[in-house]
Amino acid sequence: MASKKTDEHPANRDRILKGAAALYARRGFHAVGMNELCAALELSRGAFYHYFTSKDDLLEEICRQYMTKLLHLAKLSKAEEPDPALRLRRLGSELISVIGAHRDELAVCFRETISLAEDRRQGILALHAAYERIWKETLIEGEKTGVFVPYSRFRLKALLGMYYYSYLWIDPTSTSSIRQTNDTFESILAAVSTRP
Amino acid sequence: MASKKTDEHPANRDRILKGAAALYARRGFHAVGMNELCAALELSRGAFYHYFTSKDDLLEEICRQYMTKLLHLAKLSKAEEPDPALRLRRLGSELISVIGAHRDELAVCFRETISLAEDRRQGILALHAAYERIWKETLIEGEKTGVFVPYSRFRLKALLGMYYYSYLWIDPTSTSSIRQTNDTFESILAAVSTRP
DNA sequence: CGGAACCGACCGATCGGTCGGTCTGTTTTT
DNA sequence: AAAAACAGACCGACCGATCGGTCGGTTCCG
Repeated sequence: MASKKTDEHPANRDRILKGAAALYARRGFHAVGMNELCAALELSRGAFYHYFTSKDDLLEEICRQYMTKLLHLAKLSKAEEPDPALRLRRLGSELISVIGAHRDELAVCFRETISLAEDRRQGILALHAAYERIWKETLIEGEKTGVFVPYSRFRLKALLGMYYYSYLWIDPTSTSSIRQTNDTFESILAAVSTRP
Repeated sequence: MASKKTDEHPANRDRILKGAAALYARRGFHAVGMNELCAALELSRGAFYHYFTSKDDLLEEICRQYMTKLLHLAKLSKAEEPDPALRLRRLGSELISVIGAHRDELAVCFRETISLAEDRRQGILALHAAYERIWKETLIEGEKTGVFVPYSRFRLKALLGMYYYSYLWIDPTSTSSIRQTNDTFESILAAVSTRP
């Protein structure tokens, strides 16, 4: 009796998104066929295509949903946190937090964007670029206010790589693992970007 | 007249390895079918299967060849460089150098190991683990001799992620890009691992 | 001649996707 | 209130295309 509209209508769609992300993260997008996907989710082929127009559509939605989430959080940080050093820390801890809560989906974002058809891919890459631009602007702002070392594209990529790679080894079920990762990364952030 | 055995016999095989790595790096292993691969290399299906027993065999050989190369270099560093700080720098610069010279192959190693059949995958993962163990032992040695900060698995993964991610943005045609990447990473290595 | 290199038509399996149809629950008409 | 009309959720047999892989045959060279 606990509702029909809010409990079941979007629930099945979200269930597919989540289950597909788990499968794709573990075995790769192209390696998981529709038969396997539907079987794992106890879904008929028809039921799947009732919710999504194509396999690519499903992948795009996973990527778009989480890249949008990341970008949204970054924009919020930019709007709310004027201090570059604090904002950088916030960008990092939010990224780790999303990876901790949705590792599979982020794995798909980071690893399977390449599997999207050209036009769909461009849209996701644009979101990704916008996200990284906020990191970049933060480093440049910090340089201008004198708290950060001069900006370098190489240093930015080094920091991003450190965060991005974590989806491959972090344990999302351990809050202490996530916390320690964040603490370690924060200290590296400071050691690398703060002026001596 | 410049030889037949050394110039042509392994040459075509190597040409396939190299061309396939380029294609797989750009579009993903499962996305490139045998028809496309053979067409791009101006090869008949039959000619390909004269050199490799299967598509998986080709992928495994790319991964094995370069993970072995990486591991070999790391073992050499370990044997030849007793000082942990210098050895760490050497491990890093060798990794960047290999990525600079064989970006596509390393991209396949890092991104497509997941596409291998289970048994083949295990072998590659073992090589990868052995490689990372040398980094780990170097950090631990440095801690024991007092030059490095106490060992932390999170810090190790942070450093490796920084290096691994570089295949996605580095420009292998620019020697100055490779040099600057290496310089930047070296300074981060020092800032993060050296005792204050 | 023997054998490595190579060719390309062909194979069964599987791919992503479609489509006619069923079932259930709600809304409208009488 | 009963009947008719409708709409969304879901089913699974089926489609053409393409997948990775095979094989009998040909070419070429030592």
